[in-house]
Amino acid sequence: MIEDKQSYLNDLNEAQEKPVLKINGPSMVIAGAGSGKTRVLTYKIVHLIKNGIDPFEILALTFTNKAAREMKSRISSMIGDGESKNIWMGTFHSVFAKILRFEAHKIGFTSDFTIYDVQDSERLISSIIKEMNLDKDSYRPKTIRNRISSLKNSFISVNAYFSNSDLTESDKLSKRPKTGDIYKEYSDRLVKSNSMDFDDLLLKTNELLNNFPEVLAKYQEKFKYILVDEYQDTNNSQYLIVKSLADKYQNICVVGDDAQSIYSFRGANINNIINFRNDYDDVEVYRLEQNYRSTKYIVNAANSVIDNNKNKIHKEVWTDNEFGDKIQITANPSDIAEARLISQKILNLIKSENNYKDFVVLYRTNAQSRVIEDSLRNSNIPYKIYGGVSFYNRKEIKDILAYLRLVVNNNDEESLKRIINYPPRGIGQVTINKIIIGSKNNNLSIYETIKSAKNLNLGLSNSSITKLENFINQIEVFKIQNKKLSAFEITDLVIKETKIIDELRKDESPESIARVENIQELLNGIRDFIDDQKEIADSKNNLSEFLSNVSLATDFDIDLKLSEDFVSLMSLHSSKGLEFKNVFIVGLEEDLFPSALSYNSRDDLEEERRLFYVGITRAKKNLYISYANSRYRWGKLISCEESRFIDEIDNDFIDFKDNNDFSVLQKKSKPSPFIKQKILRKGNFRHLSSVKSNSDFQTKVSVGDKVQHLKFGKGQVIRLEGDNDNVKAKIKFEKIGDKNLLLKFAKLKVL
DNA sequence: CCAATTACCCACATG
DNA sequence: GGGTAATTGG
Ligand SMILES: Nc1ncnc2c1ncn2[C@@H]1O[C@H](COP(=O)(O)OP(=O)(O)OP(=O)(O)O)[C@@H](O)[C@H]1O
Repeated sequence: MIEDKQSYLNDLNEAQEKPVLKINGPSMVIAGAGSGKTRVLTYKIVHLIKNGIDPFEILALTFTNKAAREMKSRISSMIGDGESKNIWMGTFHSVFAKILRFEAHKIGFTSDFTIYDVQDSERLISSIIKEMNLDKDSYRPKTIRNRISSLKNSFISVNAYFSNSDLTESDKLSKRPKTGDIYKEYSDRLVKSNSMDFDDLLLKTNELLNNFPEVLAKYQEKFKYILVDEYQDTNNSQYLIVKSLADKYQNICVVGDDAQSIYSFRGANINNIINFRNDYDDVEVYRLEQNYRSTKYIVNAANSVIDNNKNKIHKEVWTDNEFGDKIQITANPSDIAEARLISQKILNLIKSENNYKDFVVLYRTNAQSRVIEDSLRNSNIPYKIYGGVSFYNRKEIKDILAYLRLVVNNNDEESLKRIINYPPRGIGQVTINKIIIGSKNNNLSIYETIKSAKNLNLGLSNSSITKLENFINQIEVFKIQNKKLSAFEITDLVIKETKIIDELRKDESPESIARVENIQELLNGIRDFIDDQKEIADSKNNLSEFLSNVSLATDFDIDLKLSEDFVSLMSLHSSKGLEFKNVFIVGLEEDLFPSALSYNSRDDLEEERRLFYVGITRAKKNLYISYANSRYRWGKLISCEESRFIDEIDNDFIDFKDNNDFSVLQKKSKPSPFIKQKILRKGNFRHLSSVKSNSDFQTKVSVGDKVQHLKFGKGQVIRLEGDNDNVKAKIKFEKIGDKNLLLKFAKLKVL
């Protein structure tokens, strides 16, 4: 025992060792960037277990599923698989979703409840707004969803909202007096749908713990030791959950860095960490200030930036690592030039000691990824985008998932509406509206209403009723099959029976082909999931479990083959907690980073600065910062100014290069980048995993050629005019007659 | 009811 | 420039 202790404590410095050794009582670790807080948490859990604490009694809450997975596998490499599996570890959302499924019946749900994502919520809110006949300009679904979400994150129920005059008044002032009514209807509809949104996973957990003392007692006993990572980004609901669970034993350890609090937009409250000392008795506070990740130049640059913030806990982050290279800052004529420069840099550096995996490109807004992508693709550099529209949010995937969700939970309103007429079965908006009205009048779920449509006198035609019955029968068959089949088999059956792939194959566009491939990828994902689950003895590898997993998954949770080598692209927010040898931060421009929306308040601007700090401190060796003097926005060229944040980096730590000099550009690369731009912007199928170029299509045809066009079908070329780039062809199509087409745009195949 | 066309948002970040 | 909701003509 003693020898074991020695061996793992050797990996820690003195400051890290102290919080690890503290077993009982409340403690807080304030850790600078790269100072090893993940390491402290990992070793602390190991230390707890080595000291006889049952892994079943440890609850560790992380910020991402990936962080939990990595920590778990690190722990199991230290103490073995058997014990580490029993730790409750995951994000707040995934851990409490599990608990809510156990306790669902207590709060009026079944254990098969569906988890609504942001899109589902927005669609539901949108239909509620329509049903209430509210003005669609003052009641924009997105705005309302955000408002409701932030209410829920502050643990304000519908009733609490109505009895708080500050809240109701402020919504009246912003010309949205019906916000509360929408909130109420939205909540009711979620319950009726046996569904919860992301915020409910926390809100309902609080309700459960508050209203059922025996449940609270049970989980207080269960989780005698609680650890929370990234505590600076917890919101009020999360704070309350931790507080009630830890209240009895007070064995709570929170870890965080106030300088990295960047999620206030989803309710995170930096005061949770700042006031932690006051929440428990005799809080032990530890500080970690030695950075092990980055070079001196990087650490110093980060410090000089964060120095500009007023609201912070004082820290002195330092490192023993080498000075390394100065930070390179580059000014570029355009976003396209900026992107090209990154490709060039990567191609240069990859020759030496780097893999593609050593590079990340970070940006403020997901929309910036497109230009970077185009450039990387053009240089044949493999890349992967994280965030934005994630795999499981793609239309074709959500369509399939909607069928599965409906099979598991008939009351899932949004899934039903999504697929009741996809693929088309002749059930239109009029029919659906009648059903919604019928479901309200009879207080039934939509599915139940359709099921008994014949007897309810909803004013539907006989042919409509037949179509509805066929739909219901199909779902009922799936339900019966689902009892016998695995998640993989039922999905396969759904895809075959609904003929969704046939529907997609109707047109042969690269988009559709990619969609079919994505569906195949989904099936592979389910297979992998089942394989993983097999290891867990009492798991039934059923559909419900898979769906729950999917709802809480992000791009980071999709299994990668270890051999894959690619450059990562992600938002600065997504990069929290990660590290890369070489980091590019792009778009350091006023109004973009810092965002124009942050100028109103010091708090918002300081959060932008923290975001920059997070970005800088992701880098181990090299940091490249760049901006463009012009940029495309909504297809229009706008001019941009250098970001104020660049001035805030101490001059001693930077190397500045101006890439605006046209002669330099020309020397570096021929043909001139300005000619290539046009071509680069074409053929963008961004959201699709497998990107096919336009090269399948012909730009050289001759008079008399028989050709096939994607939309217009077969035809014959009867005349050509114009030169090189702008050849126009007159084509006689069999179906629609003569058409003039520009060859560079037309998707033609010569037959 | 459906497919094609038009209009209108949008891009601040996420589990 | 791109996705989705609304509109229109068949
Ligand atoms: N005592 C140590 N000796 C050597 N390397 C260490 C030590 N502690 C941590 N490291 C290394 O420093 C790096 C940063 O550690 P870690 O990711 O735990 O930091 P962090 O505090 O979570 O960072 P951040 O808050 O910036 O995400 C890792 O590569 C880790 O392996």
